[in-house]
Amino acid sequence: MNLSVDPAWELDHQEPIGPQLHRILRERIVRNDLASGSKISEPEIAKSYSISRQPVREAFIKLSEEGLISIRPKRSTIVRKIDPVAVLDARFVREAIEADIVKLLAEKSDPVVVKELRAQIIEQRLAADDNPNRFIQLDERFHRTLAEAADKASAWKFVEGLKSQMDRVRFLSLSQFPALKLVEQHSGIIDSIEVGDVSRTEALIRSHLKEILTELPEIQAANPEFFGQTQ
Amino acid sequence: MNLSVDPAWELDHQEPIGPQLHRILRERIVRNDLASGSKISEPEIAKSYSISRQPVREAFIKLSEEGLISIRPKRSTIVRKIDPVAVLDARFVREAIEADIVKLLAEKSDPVVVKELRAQIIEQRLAADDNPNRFIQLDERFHRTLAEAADKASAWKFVEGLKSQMDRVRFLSLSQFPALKLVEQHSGIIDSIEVGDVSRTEALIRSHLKEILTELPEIQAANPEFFGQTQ
DNA sequence: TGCTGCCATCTTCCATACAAGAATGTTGAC
DNA sequence: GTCAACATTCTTGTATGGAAGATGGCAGCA
Repeated sequence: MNLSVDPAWELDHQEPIGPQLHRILRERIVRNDLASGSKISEPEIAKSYSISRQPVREAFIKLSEEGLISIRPKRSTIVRKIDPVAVLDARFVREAIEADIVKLLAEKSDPVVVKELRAQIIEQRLAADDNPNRFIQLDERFHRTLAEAADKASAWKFVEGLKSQMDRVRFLSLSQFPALKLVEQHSGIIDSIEVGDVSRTEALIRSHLKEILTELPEIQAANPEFFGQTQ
Repeated sequence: MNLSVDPAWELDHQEPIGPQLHRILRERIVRNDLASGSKISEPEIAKSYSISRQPVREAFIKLSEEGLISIRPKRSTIVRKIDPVAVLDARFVREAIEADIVKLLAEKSDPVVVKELRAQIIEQRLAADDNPNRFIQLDERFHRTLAEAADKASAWKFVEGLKSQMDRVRFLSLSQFPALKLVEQHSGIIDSIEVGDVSRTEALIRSHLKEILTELPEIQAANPEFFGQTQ
């Protein structure tokens, strides 16, 4: 099984550092490379990347707004433990947004879109068996494609911030990842879009995005040390 | 008619300055006090508030993520003109979120919540006639109360960011504000929640949040100088 | 042994200085 | 008069220094 990551975890000093660092640190937190509950500090991160504290601070602020870290002024900054309530709240908003997105797609079914999505399904099947990291990439791409096809790329920006909370949970149980089941659900959504069944499409995506509701308690029970209460 | 504002547009130096300034500048942009399309700069704002560039920069970054300003590195920062597409996209996401919120409320109708909302309606009626600024405050409070009553205060944080795009439009036509119509719609939503009619409640809030669709073209036609294309 | 008060250290937040690119105005040549 | 090249100025991005508060360890005392 391939569990390797293919991070662009290096900084490109030609590009603005703050946003890059934000993306990198978010990825490290989601993948539990920065341990849940651990303490981090501006000078420490700055030193490790050989940059100043300034862009680190900007990245911290963004991570804080995403709910991934908790900045306690004059005290310290810690990687927040996964808060089940926050995960469920993020999931709730995500479901609302994506439900309306696929409704748009089903209302005016586009063969070109359907074809593109079907092509992605093939790739997903290939990765589902033995490459969960790859599958998670493809999963993100699939959902982003849905948004872009509905001409709602801007809405995806919001979902992206919400997803990080859910992804943290997913990365705790990569090996038991129910990728095949998710692929079949994706496929069903495409079928439903193709025939233009709006209410069925909505029901399917809502059900799809509720999968984590059953996984969450199990994953939390198996990894209690990464979870915590609202801080 | 009372068009005055009651801003807390002063800085409290005991509290963190960056977030305060973010809120203040957002308010000034939404109310068109910082003119659509005008150029602003970090040192200029810093000087006017007698603070350093640092917290100004942090506020700018947040405003940029909300789509209210456009930071062009090494060039300048401008207050974005109102982009109708961005307004409609924000509206779309907001409708999706709030629709699911009121569905929760209708599913388990709570007399205490209904009573609180009804009390707010009375205040709204009082303000509707002659105090649009006050009404806008009450409108925000009403929608926030819906979210909090559904135990989805976290979702409101997202709506708050989306609302600013829509509010910019509203503040361009304060005098023609259809406050009374909106109050009646609010009232209808409460009635529907009270009797637990989920699908009707959803339909009503979606219709309510579509009001701006008819207003937008008129307001844009009347104030073309404040509008622009996607930048 | 246990508790209290002080001090060194560490943290974020704010201020200031420096760097580099872009825009603008001026100056010179043609 | 027109155009081009240069220098000045203005902008944001980054680095660094200082301030205030919170924490934790240690010494001193009962």
